Formats: sequence, structure tokens, C-alpha cells
Amino acid sequence: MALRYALLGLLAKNEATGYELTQQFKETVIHFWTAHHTQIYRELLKMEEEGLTHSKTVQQSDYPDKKIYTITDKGFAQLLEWMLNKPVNVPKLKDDLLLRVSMFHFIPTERAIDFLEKSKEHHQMGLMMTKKWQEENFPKGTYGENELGEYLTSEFGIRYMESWLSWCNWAIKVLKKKGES
Amino acid sequence: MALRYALLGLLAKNEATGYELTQQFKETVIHFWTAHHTQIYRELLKMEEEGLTHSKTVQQSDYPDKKIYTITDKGFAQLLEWMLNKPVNVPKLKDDLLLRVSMFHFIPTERAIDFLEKSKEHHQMGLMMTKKWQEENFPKGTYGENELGEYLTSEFGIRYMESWLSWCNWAIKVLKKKGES
DNA sequence: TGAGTCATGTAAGTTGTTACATGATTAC
DNA sequence: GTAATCATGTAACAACTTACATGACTCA
Repeated sequence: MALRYALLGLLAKNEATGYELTQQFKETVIHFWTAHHTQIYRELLKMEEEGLTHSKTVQQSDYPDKKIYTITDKGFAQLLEWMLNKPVNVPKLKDDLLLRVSMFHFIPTERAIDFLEKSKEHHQMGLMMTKKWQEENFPKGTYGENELGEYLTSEFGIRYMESWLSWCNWAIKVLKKKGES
Repeated sequence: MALRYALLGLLAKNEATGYELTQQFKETVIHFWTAHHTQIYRELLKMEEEGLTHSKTVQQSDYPDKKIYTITDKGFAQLLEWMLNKPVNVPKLKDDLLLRVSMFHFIPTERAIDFLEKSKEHHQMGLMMTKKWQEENFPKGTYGENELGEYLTSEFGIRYMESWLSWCNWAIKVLKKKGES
């Protein structure tokens, strides 16, 4: 059900196509949720059936037709009802790299360090991109009326990646000390 | 497939029952993976069919029978093959609270702060428990030969929760400043 | 010449969740 | 008496992933 509310939340700010929603997931929602485009299209269909959204198809000359979704009053009401009255579920993390880390004692130390270096690169890139995005969208910490949430979660993303990087450095140190002995 | 390797990794350290594996998930694996007991039992059955594990049933007088699983050579070989040669998947996060945070502009500021205070409590508790667990299992940063992974991931858990708490405090400040104006 | 963007989806398969079931024992 | 622990599972359903499909256009 949560994917549905993530989509309603985005639509409550701006009308959008399934494609655009998928892009927004990659840009901003990625800090706390993941979804494939196939999932998004399916959920949009279901929501329209239930009257939470409304769509109009727009013909385009050069590009394929697109379907623009808007949120309905019923959709917005249900979004608020969820936000205010539904219990908060526990977070669910699935991290493939950390799973490997938990078994580092089975592989050579150099190989383990390799994994961590790759992960550092990955998070360094993510950190740079998110920082740039935040500076462009919220210069000097200023945010628009309906942007508060995005501002807060983007800051979470930055801190999360910084904390990842610092942990990576710490773990590499531990492994190097172990390699010496 | 990753759940399978998480289980093989635990079994490579010690034989265990499905119940014990579920407990270990709650204690240590929780920092990077989640799974219900129903999923764990199902995966254990599949793994035995494929010869990756082997089980023996032990009768108990007072408690129900239990099935103790051990990893086979084939299982260990497959675990190493995965660790060393399979690409690392991107992490997947589903955080219900952050999803709500992303829509904080729709609800009253006091209510939003409330959510963050609850989350602080939750992470504070988790932090304390993990710290205590780490001190008991790795006093002064000393770890056994096959405990390296657990040591590294428990430290990740601690840093993760600390970073959560500091973000919560920051976000509450932002909201209070907004409430004043 | 191949990769990427725009734009939407179907179908099949794998995971993950929820509710239910058993039944004795121990702790508050 | 109510809940929790020990220990294992089935069944039904919901969510998620992967592979495939279309087809014009742009950029290196």
C-alpha cells in the first residue's frame, strides 16, 4: 500500500505521467523507497479504477502518446487519512553489500577491501549528486511551501551517504590492521 | 536469492534450527536484511531439496521436536561462488517514516515533530541495544576469527542509528523554526 | 552502429506478508 | 487468566523483479 501513498504524495504536488513519476523516484524518492516502472504503471491503473486519480491522454506528434495523471479529492483525502492515522511500519533494508560484509571472514582481506573501495566510490558519487541537487533546489536552505518534505529527506540522503563513507573508511582501517598481523 | 546466502552464511558459522536463524535475523542481520520466519522456513526446505543444507530432527521431551540444519560442502561452495563472483545488487530501502516525512508539508508542524520524536525514541533504543550487544560480543574491539563480519556490520548499525538521531534533531530544529514564523 | 531518451505496458516468475494452526510450559 | 516462549509449518494473497515488446528520434 505504501507505494500508492508515495505516488499520491508526488501527484499532490504536480500532475505527472508514469514516466515522470519513475524519474522522480530515481531522483528524490530513492532516499527512502524504491520501485520499478512496471510497478508504478500498475499501481496507477489500480488507483484510477478506485477513483483516487484521474488521467487524460495527450497526443504528441514526435513522441508516443502520454497519460497525465492528477490526484482527485478522494485520493488526497485518503492520503491524509493514511499520513495521520495509520501506524508507521518498521523500515525495511536489503543491502547486498552489507550482506557480503557480514561474511568477510570467508574471503581474502584484499578482496574484502576491494568491495569497500567500490562501495566508497558509489556512495561518493551519490553524495555529490544529492548535494548538487540540494543546492540547486534549496539554495542556502530555502524551500518552497510544498517542498519541506523533499528538503528534509534530501538532507537525510546526504547524511546517510556521509555516514556510509565514514563507516567504509573505518572498516578498511580494521581490515588493513588485520592484514598486517 | 540473497536470503538464501544470508542463511548459508549463518549456517557456515554454526548449525542452527529455523527458529534460531529467525532469532539471529532479529539480533544481527537486522542491520542489513529483514525476513519473516515463514520465509526462512520455506527457504530452508528449498535449500535442502537442492542439497545445500542437511537436517536432522531432534526429539525433545518438554518442547516440540526441532530440526537442526547444517551446511553441506556444496552449500559452502555456492556461498563462496556468490560472494566472489556475483555482482553486488543496489541496496533497497523501504522506510515508512521517511515516506511520511516527504509529505510533512501536508500536515500540521506539531504533528510532524511528533512523528520525529517517536522515531528518535525508536532509534535511541536500537542504538543502546546494539551498543550493549557489541560490548558484550566484542569487548574493546576484539573479535574471533569468524566474527569479523558481525563486528563490522554491528558498527554499521551503530553509526546508522547515530546518524538517524542527529538527522532527527536537525529536522526538528527546521520544523520549530518554521513553526515560529 | 550502437546506446540512450521518450513512453507505455504485459506476462511470468520470485519474494514477502498476513492469518492461521498446534500445544505444553513458564512468568506476571 | 493472559501473554510470552519454544518450534514448526501451510495457505492465500500482495508486492516486487525480470524479460520482453513497440518505434521514432538523437547523439557520439
